[in-house]
Amino acid sequence: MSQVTVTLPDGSNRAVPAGTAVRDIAESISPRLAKAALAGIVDGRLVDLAFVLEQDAAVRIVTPDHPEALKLCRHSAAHLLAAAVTSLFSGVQCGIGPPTDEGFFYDFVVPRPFVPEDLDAIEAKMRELASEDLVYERQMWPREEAKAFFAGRGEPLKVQLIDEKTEGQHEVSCYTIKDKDTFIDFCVGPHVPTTGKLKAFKLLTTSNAYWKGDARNQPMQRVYGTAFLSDKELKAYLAQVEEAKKRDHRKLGRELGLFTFHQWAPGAAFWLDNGTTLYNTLANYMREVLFPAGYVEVKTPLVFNKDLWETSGHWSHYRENMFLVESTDGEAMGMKAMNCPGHMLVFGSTVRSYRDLPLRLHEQTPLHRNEASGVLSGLTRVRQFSQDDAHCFVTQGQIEDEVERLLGLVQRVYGDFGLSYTAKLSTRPAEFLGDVATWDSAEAQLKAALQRSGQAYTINEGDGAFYGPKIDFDVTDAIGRKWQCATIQLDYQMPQRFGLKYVGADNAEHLPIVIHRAIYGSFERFIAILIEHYAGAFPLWLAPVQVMVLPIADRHLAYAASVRSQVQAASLRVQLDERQEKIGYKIREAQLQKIPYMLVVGDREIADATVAVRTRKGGDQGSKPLADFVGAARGEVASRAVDLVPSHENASV
RNA sequence: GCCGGCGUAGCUCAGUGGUAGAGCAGCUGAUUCGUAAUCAGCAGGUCGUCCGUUCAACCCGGAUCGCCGGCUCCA
Repeated sequence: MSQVTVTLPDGSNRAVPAGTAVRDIAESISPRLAKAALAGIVDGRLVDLAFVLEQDAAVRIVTPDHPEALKLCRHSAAHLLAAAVTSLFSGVQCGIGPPTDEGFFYDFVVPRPFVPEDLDAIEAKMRELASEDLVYERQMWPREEAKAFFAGRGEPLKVQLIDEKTEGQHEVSCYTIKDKDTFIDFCVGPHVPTTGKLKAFKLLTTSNAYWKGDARNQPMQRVYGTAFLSDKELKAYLAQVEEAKKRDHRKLGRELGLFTFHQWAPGAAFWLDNGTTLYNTLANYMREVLFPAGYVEVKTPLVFNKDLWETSGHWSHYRENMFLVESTDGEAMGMKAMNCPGHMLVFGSTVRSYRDLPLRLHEQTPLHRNEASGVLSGLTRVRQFSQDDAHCFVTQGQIEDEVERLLGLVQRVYGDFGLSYTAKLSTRPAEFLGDVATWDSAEAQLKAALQRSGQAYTINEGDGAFYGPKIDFDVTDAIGRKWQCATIQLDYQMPQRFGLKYVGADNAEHLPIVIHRAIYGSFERFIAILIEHYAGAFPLWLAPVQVMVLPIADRHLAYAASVRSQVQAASLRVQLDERQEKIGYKIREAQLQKIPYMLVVGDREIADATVAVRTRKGGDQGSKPLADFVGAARGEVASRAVDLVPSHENASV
């Protein structure tokens, strides 16, 4: 029998007979390794433990601590799910069942939609199959035979998949889970060796999906689940989900009196007093950032004649997302869904010189988008919102500098909120307007700006808008979730559509380029992110109520009122709790409202002209002169100190 | 928009084919208190809305609105 040489990760070689399985290599290294083994990597390719070595190869054994292991186990869990579903229900067709970032799902065509009780039954069946430690076996089927098999079993979707994915192949790869009813699925694998390796999994939810994600196709039922390599990790994940629930901005928004919704204004928030304070604080902060950076603020109309939207191109491409209204003359009007067309008119309202550029127009007025009812969700997806929008009109040669300035702004703003972020550059898509040379130049300038500012970025090839390349930013919140917020988009088309021009140094007319840019994205969505990021415990500079004065008894009211006035005079947002309640009760309420500072005042404080400072985070800090407190608090506001609630702490109480 | 689930007091939730409850919040009174809930009393809902079945509907059926989870889309 011929021998093959196996090279292990430590560089050592060993000769084994050709036909040796990866599993046997693991066994020969150590029984413990064999027991932990989930798969192998042969010459860089992930394979089953049953994979047979026919030639010299570099072999690595994949154990649970390998980066590929998680995906592998989730993929196998998806198969286990499909096996359970086909065993429990008749007339089921399987679609696809991939691993995802958070777990896995599998789509099925079923006679009736799943209900929550079905999930329990399916999960129980999965546990049963897992406990039987059934083998995942890879089988190579002749292609036509496989197609005939799936066709005969009433699974046309699988036949379609085989047709699309294995054109020109003679054999296709299938996996079985041999139960009393053998489950067979078309799949390239690899998989864990047996179902017994899957211990830490949980089904989460069912939902509707469509074959290939296209609503014109057959509706299917999707079952979501998650799986981990250890119970500990699964528990940690579920705890993380719980933590996210506690931080849910919809819940905190109500509890903290920030905003509310009413069914008569779906997708439009009512900002309550506390929320309005927060909103305004963010709006003014943005002005504070943008004005020194050379921006001017404008306000443009909310309703425009259809001609505006026809000129911008939105009438033909975006009309179904706009709220349309009619004037008394029967004139068709549309509520603005974005500011750019209005800003084009501002630019064109007077003669512009190259000396005026860059011209940076900032606007915070509300926008309306008639979003599909099913997509509305809290503050993250609404029909009325405002952006921290701006359009920078620049010359072709100013792009790089302007983008570099923008990158600096993004860094500064996210830094002030304690948010980390990543950037991605999206380049020319397959369908684009304009000429390639202009695109290349624009992309080169964006890259140069990114490099000059030291901003790390990834490239999304071909993901740019049809009118220009862009840089998008994802922020990561305190519990690790990513949100797309800021964007910087180059646009050559809009200025052209509006016939914009500026007079150059050469006394000739030139076309300006516009940079659409936003840092928050929208106030609504950004506030939602901040609420969840801070778990409702806003840093002092953002807290709607910064200080609560708590008198111990009625006789302390006058002193408390004087404390309040002095704190108020220092431009801090302060309230006085003058209810006839015990101090513990008032403290509890202020604590639940996540108010950063409580000032307790009683006989001792009156005698010493002090306040007893209590922080929401650290409890009683002892007494100090009011002026000392005010000075420190003002300093904390000015520095915009960030005070994050760690994700492992109970965020709600 | 599509699929599924849900809609009972301000909030969190019980509940039954014979016109509804609890806790918290609210109000009133008493209590004047030192760092996360003082006590007592009172009040509060045409059970999302409309239509139907029924002697009788919060409960059954249909429609509609909204919310939630997904799909698609997106700031």
